[in-house]
Amino acid sequence: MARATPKTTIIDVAKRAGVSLATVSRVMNGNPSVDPVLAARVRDAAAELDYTANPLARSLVLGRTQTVAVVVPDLGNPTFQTILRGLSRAAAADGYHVLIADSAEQVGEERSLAVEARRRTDGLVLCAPRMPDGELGELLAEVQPVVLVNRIADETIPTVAADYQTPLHELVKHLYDLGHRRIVYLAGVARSASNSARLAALSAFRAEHPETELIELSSGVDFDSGAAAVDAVIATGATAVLAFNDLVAMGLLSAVAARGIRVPEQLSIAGFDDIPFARYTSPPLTTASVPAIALGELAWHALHATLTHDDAPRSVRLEPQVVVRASTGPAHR
Amino acid sequence: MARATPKTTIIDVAKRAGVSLATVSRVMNGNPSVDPVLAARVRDAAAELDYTANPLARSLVLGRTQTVAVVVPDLGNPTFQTILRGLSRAAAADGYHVLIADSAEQVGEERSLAVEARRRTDGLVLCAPRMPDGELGELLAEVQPVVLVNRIADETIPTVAADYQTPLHELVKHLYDLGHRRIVYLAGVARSASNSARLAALSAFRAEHPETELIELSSGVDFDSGAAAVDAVIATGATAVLAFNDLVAMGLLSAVAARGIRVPEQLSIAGFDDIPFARYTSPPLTTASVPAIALGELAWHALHATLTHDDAPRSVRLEPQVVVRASTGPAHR
DNA sequence: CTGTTAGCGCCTTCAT
DNA sequence: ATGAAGGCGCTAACAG
Repeated sequence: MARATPKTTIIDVAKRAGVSLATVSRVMNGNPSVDPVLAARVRDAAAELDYTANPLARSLVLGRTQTVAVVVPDLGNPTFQTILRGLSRAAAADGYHVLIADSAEQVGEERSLAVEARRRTDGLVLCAPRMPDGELGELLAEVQPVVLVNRIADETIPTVAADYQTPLHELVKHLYDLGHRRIVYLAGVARSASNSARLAALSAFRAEHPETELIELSSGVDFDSGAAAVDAVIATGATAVLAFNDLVAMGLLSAVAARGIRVPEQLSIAGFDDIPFARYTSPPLTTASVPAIALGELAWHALHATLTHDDAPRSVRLEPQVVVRASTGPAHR
Repeated sequence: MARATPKTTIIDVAKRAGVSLATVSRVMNGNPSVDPVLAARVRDAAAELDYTANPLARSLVLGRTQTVAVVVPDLGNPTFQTILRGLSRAAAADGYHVLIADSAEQVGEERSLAVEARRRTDGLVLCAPRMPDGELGELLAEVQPVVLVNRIADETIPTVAADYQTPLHELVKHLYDLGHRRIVYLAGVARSASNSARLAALSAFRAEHPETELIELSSGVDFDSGAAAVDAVIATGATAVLAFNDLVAMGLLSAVAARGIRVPEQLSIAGFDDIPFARYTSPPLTTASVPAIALGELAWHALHATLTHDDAPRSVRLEPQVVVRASTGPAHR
C-alpha cells in the first residue's frame, strides 16, 4: 500500500525551473514580485510535475489549515444532518474543508471530541452541545474561534439558533384554538437547550390558560420513542399531542394508526422541525419548520467572518414557521 | 480573535521538566527507554502545562494525519448519511478523524474534491462515485489508499458494496407473483452504478418473463421526482411501480394518495433502501433493506486495514433483504 | 527581483 | 539512558 506517487516537492519544481525554492513559493502564492518570464517557467515546471504544495507543511508554517470542525450530538438526527450539509457546502464554496465529529449523544465525550477536533482545524462549530453550562463555558474559552448552533451561552460567542419557544407556543395555541383542552407534550432529550425552550413555552401557555391541561410525558427523539409512547398517550385521555420532533410524531402516528385511531379525528398530532418527510406522512404532519440549511450556512458565515476579517460576527436567531397540515384538527366531543 | 492560549510546545515541557525535548518526545510516545523518574517528571510537567503534541507538526514529520476523507455524491441522501455515520463512528473508535466532502451530485467536482481531500488525509473512501469508469480508474491510482463503496472498479481496489441487482430482481419477482404484468421502473441517477445494476436485473427478468411489460421511466432520486412522475405512471396503465429508492416511492405514494388512488389495491409501489421512514409511511413501504451502517463500518475497516497492517483487505458484498410490507398487493382486475 | 536562511513543532537517527 | 542535530515541506523575513 505504498503511496501512488513518491510525492513531488517544491524542491523538484525549483530544480526543474532552475530557480530557488523561494521563487517557486512566491509564484505558487501569486506574489506579484516575480519576473513574468521566471514565473511562467515555474508554472510550467509545476504543471509538468503536477505539483501542489503539501497542505500539511503549509498549515504548519502558516498556522492555518483551511479546515473547520463540526461537532454534532447525533449524526443520525435529520436536523443535524441538514445543518451539516448547509455548513459543508457553504464552507466548500469558500475553499474550506470540514472535519466531522459525532458525539453519539455521549455527553461525556463532547469536550474531548471538540478539543481534539479543534486542534487540527482553524475553528469549531458546536451544534447543540448537551453538556452543562459551566463546562460549556470552559470549553468555549478553550476552543475559540467557535460558533454555537442552537444553544445560547456567553454573549461574546457568535451564535446561530432557531427559536424553539415561540413556534411551540404557537403550536399549542393552534391546538387550543381547535378546542383541545387536554394536551400531551412528549419531551425529548432532557439536556438539550431546545427542550428547555419548549418547556418554557408550555409554562407560559399554562399561565395564560390555566383551564388547559398540559401533560408532560418523557419520551425520546426518534421513531421508536414516539411509537412506544402510544399507550401512555392514550391513557391520559388527551385529544392532542405535541411531539418533541417530527420523528417522534411519525412514530406515534404510525402506532396510533395501528390501533385504528384516526388522526386528526380522534387525536391531533403535531411535530417539530419539518423534516422533508413530514409532508409525506398520512396525514401530512402539522409542524414548525426549522430552517436547518440556513442554520448551517449562517454558522459557517459567522465562523468564516471571525477567521478572515477579525470582526466578531453578530449572533442571529431564526424564526421557525408553523405549518399547519392535516394531522391536527378540531377536538372531538 | 487571538487564540485562546498562546500554545504550549514541547520546549516548554522540556524546560519545566529540566530535560531535553527529545526525552519529552520519547515519554509522550511511550518509548520505554526512559528513566522512570525522568519520565514521571516529564509527565507531570506535561500535565501541569496541559500539553498535547501539535497534531500538525506530528503529521508533517510522521507522514500521517490520523484522518481519512469521505467523498459522497449527496449529503442529503439518507443512504449516504447513514454510511457516513457508520464510518465516522467506526473510525472514531480507532482514534481517527473524518473529513467530509460533498460533491452535491456535481460529477465534474468529484475528482478535485477527492484529490484535495486525500492530500490532507491518510486515505480516502469514495462513496458511489458518479464519474465514468475511465476517469475513476485514473483517480483511484492517484489517491491510494482508497476504498470504494457501492461501486465496482479494479479488482485491486478494496470495495464494499451492496448488491442492488439480486434484491431488485426479487422485488420484480414479488410483483410478478402478485399477478402484476405491467410494471413501471422509475430510474434514478443515470450515472450511478446502482442504477445500472437495477437495469441489469430488469433485463434479466425480461428474458425470463417475456410476457411481462417492464416500462422504464426516467425520474430522480428524491421526493419531488417521485411525486412528479405520478401522471406518467398513471398514463402507462401499470399496476405496480418499482421506485429507484424509498424517497421516490414516498413521493409517488403521496401524489398518488392525493389523486384518490388506493395503494396497494389500485397500485402497488415498492421502494429501495429501507430508510428508517419506510416503515412509517401509509401504507408501510415494501422495499429492500440496504445495510448502510454496515457498509460504512466495513468501509472503515477495509481502509484501516490497509493503513495499519499492510495487507490488502478483501472486498465484501452485502446482500440487501427484501422486506414486504403493505404497499404491494395483488394486481387488480 | 531573486536567493539564502531561519524557523513552524515535532520525531528520530546519531553520538555520548 | 539522554542530548544534539537534522530534517518533514513550506513560507517569510533578510540580504543582495
